[in-house]
Amino acid sequence: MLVAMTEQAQRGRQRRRGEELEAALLEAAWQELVEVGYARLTMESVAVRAKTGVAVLYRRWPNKDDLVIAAIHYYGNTHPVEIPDTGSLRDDMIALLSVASAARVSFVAIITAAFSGLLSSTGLTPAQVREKVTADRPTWSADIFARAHERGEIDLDCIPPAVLTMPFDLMRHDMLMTYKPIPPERVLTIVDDLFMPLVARQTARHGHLRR
Amino acid sequence: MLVAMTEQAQRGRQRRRGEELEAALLEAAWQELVEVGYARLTMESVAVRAKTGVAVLYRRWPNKDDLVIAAIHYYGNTHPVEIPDTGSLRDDMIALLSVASAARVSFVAIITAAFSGLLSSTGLTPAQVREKVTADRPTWSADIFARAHERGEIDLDCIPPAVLTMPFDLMRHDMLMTYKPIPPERVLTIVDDLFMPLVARQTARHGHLRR
DNA sequence: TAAATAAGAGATTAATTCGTCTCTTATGAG
DNA sequence: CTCATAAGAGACGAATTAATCTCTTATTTA
Repeated sequence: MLVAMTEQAQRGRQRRRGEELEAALLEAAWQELVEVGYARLTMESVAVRAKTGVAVLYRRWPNKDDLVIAAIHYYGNTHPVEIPDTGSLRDDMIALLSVASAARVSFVAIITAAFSGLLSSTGLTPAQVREKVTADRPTWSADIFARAHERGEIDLDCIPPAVLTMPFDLMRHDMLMTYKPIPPERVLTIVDDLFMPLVARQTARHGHLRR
Repeated sequence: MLVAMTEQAQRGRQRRRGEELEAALLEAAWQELVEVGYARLTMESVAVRAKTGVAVLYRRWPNKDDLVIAAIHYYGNTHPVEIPDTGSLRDDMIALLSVASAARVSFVAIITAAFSGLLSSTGLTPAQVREKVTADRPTWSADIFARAHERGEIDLDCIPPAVLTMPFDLMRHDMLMTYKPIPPERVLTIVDDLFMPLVARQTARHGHLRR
């Protein structure tokens, strides 16, 4: 079938075809999206980067928006974030924030696209877009917290939900503001100065006390 | 002088001039920015909204980017956020976050602009744009923290800087993700579940301990 | 009142870019 | 080997828009 020849772009071939070509196109679109952003990404810039012509793009996707959406999807499916399991909550969080920050520049790309008018027609907010894209995937942090709970490191019943999402909220914030992965020092600050003090303090008050 | 006539756009006048006109132009640009976003804001759409021609815009700002930056600046200066002084840190924070969230949809507009191409033409990141626009203004929270320190409520020397910026980082994050002001419950969560526990815990460890 | 200034209106130019279309030729299927 | 398919390359039209320029006329100032 198709798969017969796609494994290796063996030399001798001058033209890519099928899945191999499509992957190259989506990869090029993704790179453009990350490097120059949705607004300055053009069909031709993608074609040039993929070393082909715009017609090849239009044969697959009817317009720029669909190409970008496909590229985001492609990246999400081919670059899964693996959840660390170091044995301690602190190290798990440091590892997860680091790897997620490095790998998930995708989030910035999505938001860039969203803000630039990609979804002005749908009327979705970035949060809704994020939900849509990450709907199928399980939450990264859920496993880590569950394990920490089982180890007795934390008591999930006593920790307000906002505490658990805070590190990732801050990560997204920083990435949006700087366009870059979070530096290691910042990860340590988030974990050691903000997160751990809030989850470690199990004694005393029983979470959620409002008023 | 100029001010002599600008107070009231008294009827009889058919053409606006000077400060009155400039304010109308910046107001129009701001409205466009908020309603349709940077990408879909055109010089003509601003001119039409201001009931004038594009030449009037170009007489004042050399290009679209400068107009948008001026509009953001204008909004910031004409809609100042007043810093609350309730007598307690907790209530000050709740009040400040509430009023800032309600008033500062501007931030979203800034980021929208930044993501949609403002930064590609200027080469700035959203954080840098934000710095540029808020450079002259003092930090909202500085006064509040200083007063709380003087009252003995907190010890600024023992609190990591990240703790002090965290509530506002989260506010920005939420506004970016939802396009809306932060709901009151979320403000209470940020203050009571995240911020206060971190600043109140003055005893024990002496902040900043890394490693 | 007379002259300088700039508003209002809009035509125009130049550049960008989306999307379509054509043509040649490498490639895979039978 | 032969043929249908689609890659590669690029020309092209249409639409948008930033930015300039022209001209008339209201308004201010001296």
